[in-house]
Amino acid sequence: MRDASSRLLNYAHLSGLVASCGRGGDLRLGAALHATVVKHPAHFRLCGDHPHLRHVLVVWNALVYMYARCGRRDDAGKVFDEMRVRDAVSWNSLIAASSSRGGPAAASDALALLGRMLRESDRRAVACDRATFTTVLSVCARAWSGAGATSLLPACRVVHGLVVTCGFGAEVAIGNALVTAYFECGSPASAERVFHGMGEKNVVTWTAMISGMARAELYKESFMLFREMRRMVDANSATYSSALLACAGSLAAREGQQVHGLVVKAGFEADLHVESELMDVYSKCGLMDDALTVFRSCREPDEVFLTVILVGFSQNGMEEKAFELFAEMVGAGIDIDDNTVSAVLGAFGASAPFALGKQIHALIIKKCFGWNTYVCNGLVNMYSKCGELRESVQVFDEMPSKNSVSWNSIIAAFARHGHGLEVFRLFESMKADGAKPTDVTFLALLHGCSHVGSAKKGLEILNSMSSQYGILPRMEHYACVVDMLGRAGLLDDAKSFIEDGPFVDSALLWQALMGACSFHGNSEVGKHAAEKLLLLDPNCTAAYVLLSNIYSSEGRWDDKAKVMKRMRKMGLKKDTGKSWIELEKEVHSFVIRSTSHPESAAVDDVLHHLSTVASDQDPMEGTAL
DNA sequence: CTAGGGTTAG
Repeated sequence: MRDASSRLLNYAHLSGLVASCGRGGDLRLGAALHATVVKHPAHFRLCGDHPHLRHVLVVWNALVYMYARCGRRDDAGKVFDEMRVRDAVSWNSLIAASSSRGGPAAASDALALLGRMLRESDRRAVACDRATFTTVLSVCARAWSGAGATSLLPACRVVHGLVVTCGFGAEVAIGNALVTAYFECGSPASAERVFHGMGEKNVVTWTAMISGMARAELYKESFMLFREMRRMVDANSATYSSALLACAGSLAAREGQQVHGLVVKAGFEADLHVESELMDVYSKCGLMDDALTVFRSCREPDEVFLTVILVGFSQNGMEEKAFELFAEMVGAGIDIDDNTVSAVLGAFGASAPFALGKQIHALIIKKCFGWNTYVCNGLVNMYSKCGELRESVQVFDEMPSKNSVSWNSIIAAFARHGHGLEVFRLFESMKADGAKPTDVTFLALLHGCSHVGSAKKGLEILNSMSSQYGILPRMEHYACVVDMLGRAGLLDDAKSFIEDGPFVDSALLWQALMGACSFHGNSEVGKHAAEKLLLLDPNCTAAYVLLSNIYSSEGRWDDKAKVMKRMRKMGLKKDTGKSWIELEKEVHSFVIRSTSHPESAAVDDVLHHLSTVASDQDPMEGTAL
């Protein structure tokens, strides 16, 4: 052990270690190994006369790769610049590092490097290989981030041209990368053209097409490709996952079940990707029993899988289940991430367990998820739904970056709490902040108008939607307007708004009007609305109930009985209204005239006692305060 | 080179 080098790992060990730091994202260890290289320049000099030049080059390439994988474009570039000898792997690793630039900048960086590589290859004989092109294309594909998607299309076309020029036009892997990149850049047509031009296609090719079409919401195409593919090559779990993505997107329950059958037959039912996608299909289609069967059959759920079922619960009216499962997961120490937290926050609404909400917020702070916009938006909503407007505002003010949903959420929060004027101030701030109003923004604004009773302002808003903001109002917006007119007591105006409008299916609107009529006790318009609604939707329980209420208030008991009979004939039952209160982390719910609560006798005693006290002279007498 | 998840209105 005379010199330092004999204590060192050998070249092969070192490059392997550096590369694995890259794969694992261990920048600390990777940089420490880099320091070792720097400290022993004699051993790592990249010169033609070095006895182990090949091995030394591999070490340097590994360093570039390591920095690239750790998201350090600049450090990768510095290492690369110091290298006197380079090969295709050096270039490819540096190109891969461009993706950390993010957005369109990543693509232009990768293109610039590719250009440099092509120019220098004439002199130094470093030729591009197939990895060069798949790397550039995957950078272009990943650089996509919503808005900049179309601007990357030219970059893809340039690379496509170079692929052909450089003689890689027949490579399957490169064709696959082109297909993927074109889909990501928002051009399914170009992807399809590449696909049809490919002489050789493998599972990856087909899967890229199936998932690309599904993501582009071209579900028919996706299904057709899946069917066609099964005659050509064997599907793998990625293929099934992609086919299920199309089922989930198009709410195709039957197709989902069929693919489920194929999944079982092919033996992929224990694949987490497939299982998560299956649950997603079932819960989006409202088949929670089937989703739960998949859920229970899963042996090793991960955080994605759990996020899917949480969303399924909250979108199918099983919010309590979502809270329960989330608490169980956290209690069991299962890994959760920011997506899981956003999902559970989305369950707040129908019920709003404030104590749990605060605990989740604490967890978010502990886990450092506060940088995530989805998470913060979820908190804003959670607090406002729990009745804590101030907390909601505080989260909103302190969140690191806001998007349209953030603004929609805070506007809705103020609308929900009846602060109509604040709603419009926030709308102005939203625009000043550069956030684009969306259709939901206008729902929240109209909701705000209802609360201040400003029907005029509301109608202005409705008109400005399409004329100023280019957003077409949906039925929900019109329903909001009817609700607004109705709340303001302008029931006849609301009625003519519906009847004069060009609405194809106005059920939602009559329902809104009906609600307003029962609030104002206007039986005239109310009856009209209910009858209109029953014509459009004979299964609408609420319409029968309203009619029957109107008849009883008028003492027309025969008519009331007729309505109730009509309702029963349709096989309908009135929903029971419940009230609930949360005590000591437990939700107690009560139904009128029901003794279903285990302690209803004790509750009755206390109520009886309180009403006795209330009728006494001094209302405070006898209370233990 | 291909596959899974999150927030907003009612």
